[in-house]
Amino acid sequence: MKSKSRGAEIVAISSKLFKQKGYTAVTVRDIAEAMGIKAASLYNHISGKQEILAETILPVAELFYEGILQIERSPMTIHEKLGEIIKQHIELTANYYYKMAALNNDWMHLEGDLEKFLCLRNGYEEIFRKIIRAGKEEEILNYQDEEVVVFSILSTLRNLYLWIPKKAKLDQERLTQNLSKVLLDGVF
Amino acid sequence: MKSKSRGAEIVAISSKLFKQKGYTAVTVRDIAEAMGIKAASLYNHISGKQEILAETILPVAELFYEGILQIERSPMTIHEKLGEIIKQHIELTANYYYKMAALNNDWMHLEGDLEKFLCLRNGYEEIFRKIIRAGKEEEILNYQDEEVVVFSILSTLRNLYLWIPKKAKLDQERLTQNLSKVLLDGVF
DNA sequence: CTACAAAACTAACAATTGTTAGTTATTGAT
DNA sequence: ATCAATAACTAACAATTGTTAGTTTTGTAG
Repeated sequence: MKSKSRGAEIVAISSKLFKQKGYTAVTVRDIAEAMGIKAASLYNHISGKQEILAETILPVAELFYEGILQIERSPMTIHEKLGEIIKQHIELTANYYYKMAALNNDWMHLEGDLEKFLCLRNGYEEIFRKIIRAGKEEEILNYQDEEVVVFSILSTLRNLYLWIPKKAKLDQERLTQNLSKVLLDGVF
Repeated sequence: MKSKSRGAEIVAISSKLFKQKGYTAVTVRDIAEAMGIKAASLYNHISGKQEILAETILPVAELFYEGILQIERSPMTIHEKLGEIIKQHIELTANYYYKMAALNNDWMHLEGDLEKFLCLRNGYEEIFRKIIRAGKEEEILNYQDEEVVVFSILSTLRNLYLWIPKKAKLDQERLTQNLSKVLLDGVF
C-alpha cells in the first residue's frame, strides 16, 4: 500500500462491491469505475487486487481476535462475557459491514495471508468455545451438545452483516439486549 | 439440459466446486477436469455455465418452499410447526449440502432465474415470519422483537450447510432435538 | 457387421482478466 | 515560478474466460 488515505478509499469502495458480488466477480475495472478513475491508476496506490482483499479482511479479523482476547482475560462472569461478545459483534459489524461480507465469504481467496487469517479465525472460535464450556462446568449454562450451541450462536453473529444495515434505526444497545435474550434465553 | 443422468452428474460435481470457491471462481475447465473430460465436451449435456447454476439452486429452493407451504397448511401447533421447519432444514441440508452453499452464496449470479429464486426465498421468509408472529399472538412464544427472532433462527438454519457435513455421526433426529432446544429454549 | 446416436475430442474464437510501461497532468512547498 | 512528488492517463501485454465448429471415438440395437 503506497499511499495511505487513497489506499483506504480503494479498500472501502472495493468492499462495498465485494459485498454485492463477491471478490472474484469484481474486476479491477469495476473498482476503478466506482472510484472515478481508470484501472491502471489503481496501481499507484495498491500492489494488486490481492492486497485489496487482504486489507479488507485482515484488520477486521484482528479486531475481533483482540477483542475476544480482552474479554477472555477480564474478570467478568460467564454471563457478562457472552454479553460482551455479542456486543462486540454488533459494534464491529455496525462499523464494518461491507468488510464483514468479505470476511465471511471471500477469505478463501486470500493467497499470501490465508494462513494468518485461519489462525485468527480458529483462535477466535477456540476462545468462544472455551467460554461456552466453562459455562456448563460452572453450571451456569445448560445444554446437551456444546458444538450445537457454539455453531448456532456463531452462525447468528456472523450473519449480522446481512441484517444490521437495514436496522440502523434500532439502536445498538437495544439490539444487544434483544439479541442476547433470544440467543441465550430462547423464545419459549 | 440435453441428457438427464450425465447432466445431473455435472451439476453434482459443479456444486462441490462451488462450495469450495464460489460460482465465479470455478471455471468450466475446472468442472470438466473434475469430470475427467474436456471443457468443450460439457456442452453435449448442458447449454452453458448458467444452466449449471440454475439447476444447482432452483430445485432445492423449490423443495424448501413447498416444504414450508405444507407445514403452514397442516393442523400442527406452533411448537410442532417450528420443530418441523427445523427438521426440514436439517434433512434437506443433509441431502444437499453442496448445493446449499450455492443457494446461500451464489444466488445473485443467477441471470434468467433470479426473479424466480427471489420469489421462493421471500415467500419462504414470509411464511416463517407469519408463524413466528402467530406464536406471539397466541402467547406461546415470548420475545421483544420479531425481526431479531426471525433473523437469528434463519441465520442458524441457513448456515447448517457449513456444519452438517462434519457431524454426520450425530444422527439427524438427535440433531433436530438439540438444535430445537437451543434455538427455541436457549441455554440459560 | 453395420449403422446410428451419444459423447468425447481438437482447435480455435472473441471477450475479459490483472497487470505493466511509459507519459502527462495535478498539486503543494520553497 | 519552479521543482518534485503524487496521481492520473493511454496503450498494450499475456493469460484466462465461456463458448462454438467440426471431427472422431464409443457403445448399442438391428
